[in-house]
Amino acid sequence: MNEDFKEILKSHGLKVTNQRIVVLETLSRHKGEHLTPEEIYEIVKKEHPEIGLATIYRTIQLLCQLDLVEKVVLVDGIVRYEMVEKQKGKAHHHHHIVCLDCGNVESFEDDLLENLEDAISKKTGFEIVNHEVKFYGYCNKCKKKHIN
Amino acid sequence: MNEDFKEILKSHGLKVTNQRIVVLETLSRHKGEHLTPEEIYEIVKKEHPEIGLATIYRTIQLLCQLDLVEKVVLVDGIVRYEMVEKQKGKAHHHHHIVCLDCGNVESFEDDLLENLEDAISKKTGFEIVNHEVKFYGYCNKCKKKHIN
DNA sequence: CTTAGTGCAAAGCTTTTGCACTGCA
DNA sequence: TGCAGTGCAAAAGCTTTGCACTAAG
Repeated sequence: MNEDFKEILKSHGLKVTNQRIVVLETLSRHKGEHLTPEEIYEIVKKEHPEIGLATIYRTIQLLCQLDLVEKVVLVDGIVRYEMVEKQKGKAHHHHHIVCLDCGNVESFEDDLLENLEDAISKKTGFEIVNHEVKFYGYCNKCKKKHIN
Repeated sequence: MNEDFKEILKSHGLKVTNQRIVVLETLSRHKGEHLTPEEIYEIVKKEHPEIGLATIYRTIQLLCQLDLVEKVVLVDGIVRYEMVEKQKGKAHHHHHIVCLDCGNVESFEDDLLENLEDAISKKTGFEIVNHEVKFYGYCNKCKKKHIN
């Protein structure tokens, strides 16, 4: 997958730098997690203290444009990023469940809304290209202490 | 509705100030729109130049807590607010369609996902209390110029 | 009167940017 | 070697906060 990444960079006329590999590998090692730029920076810093925060920002933006990483913004307004996991070359559709107490974000797969897009497209005149669904609630751990 | 608002404030032990009324009325006059704090401030300033931006921030937070106003955060990370429109005392469920070109945000009503909550609750163990759906695409105006 | 609420300016965050330097191609 | 990419620090948003002042109850 490292080789794939290098090819993707080259095919876009971009340079293969150690910083880019390190950031992608870091996100890759945290699949399923939703990390803030600061968190990514802290993780990267442990092994590569020379890499600056600005590079983290520039690199995750790049990875988003290359569709390798997805930006996730919840109602709290905090920006997080997660590795896009691809199956047979195509990214699967997934959505998020957010714990309102501890902030834990989990993903689940669902394609139930694909057909909805058509209906809404007709109703509104929008040409719909994507959708995102978020559920908010309390996770197993937190729902016990959340009694009100 | 102005009187209702005063009652709501009083019942929460909050003071009825002119600033709070002005902000709510401003949002009320822009039902269906999704305004940033800055935009709200600019509108308010025209008639009430003495009201400061900090008060706008404090007031919209308050209105959110009182469930009179809803915070909307899109993938662009920009925070917007909209008036909550209530029917028969209960806020109806609505979601957003966002134009990726001009940024226009429209709302549409839909309760199709209510039953989904149960299924996902069982699957994940989360106690789900809310959900939000966003569709991204191109609006009527923009889809014509978006040919690629 | 009392103290919640306000206005202003300063501070705090997160993110972006300018610029000299580095290192990939 | 040439120029994209990087590191650092400064700047640029956006939002919150401290404090003296104002006004609601």
